[in-house]
Amino acid sequence: MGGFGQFVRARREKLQKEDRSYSLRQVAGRIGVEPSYLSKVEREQVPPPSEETIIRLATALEVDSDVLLAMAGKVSSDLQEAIRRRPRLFAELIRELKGMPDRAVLRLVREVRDGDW
Amino acid sequence: MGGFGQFVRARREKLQKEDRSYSLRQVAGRIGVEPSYLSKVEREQVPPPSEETIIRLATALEVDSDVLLAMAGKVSSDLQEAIRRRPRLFAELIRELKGMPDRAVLRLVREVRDGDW
DNA sequence: CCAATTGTGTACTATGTAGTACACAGTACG
DNA sequence: CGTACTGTGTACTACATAGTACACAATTGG
Repeated sequence: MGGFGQFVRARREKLQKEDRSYSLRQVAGRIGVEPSYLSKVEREQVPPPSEETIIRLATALEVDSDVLLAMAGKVSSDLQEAIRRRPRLFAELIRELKGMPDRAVLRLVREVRDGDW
Repeated sequence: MGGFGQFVRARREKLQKEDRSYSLRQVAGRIGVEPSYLSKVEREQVPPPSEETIIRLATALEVDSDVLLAMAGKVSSDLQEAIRRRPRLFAELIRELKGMPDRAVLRLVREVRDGDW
């Protein structure tokens, strides 16, 4: 389902069609890992990389890093830290929201962002 | 700062004063770990236990498991899963809230909980 | 054609995680 | 008093994480 590796490969190959510098080797070089490793990651022969590597990969492929982390089964450490600082508050909020539809959460996000509440 | 081990020891010793069954050995027995391990955990000679063990410990010591997990530098996996399912939405919400005072977050929690929004 | 580049296979490694197993010395109390 | 329980020290283990290093065959492009 998740398909972290498949997603990365598809995204990279899409970019590669327009720009030859998106070869596996060159992307690996930019994000600072060995080509053989990125190859295995894309074919899901190994689990997804560390958070840091995923973020560099997201940047290189111009995708949202929170989304890519989620595909890898991870949550950004800065979000985790925010929760850890006020565990009861955030735990209750998130558990309350997790049963609600997207549009309800979105409305809340907007309310908070616009500050008109 | 964190003091996960110190907190656990303090909490256990407090309970132990009123109830001798809160000895390190007996608590270790109840949560299913070796006494020597719990001893090391309390003295912070080893990192905090796994999420599962922390939750059993929280139950045994009657403390909030989200709080105890937070002290261990962790976030409950069910919260993480909720975030992973809608990464953009939750990421934005949490990042927005992390700069706000407790009372603002609390107000939001209440609004959502009471459903009068 | 051949030189460079591409993706991949195999082998190996260092560090972290999450404990167990057991012996030991001190203390408590019936 | 001794026995049963207390906390702790030492040694060891299995598995996961997060990669590196290097050789190889296939493909591509000037």
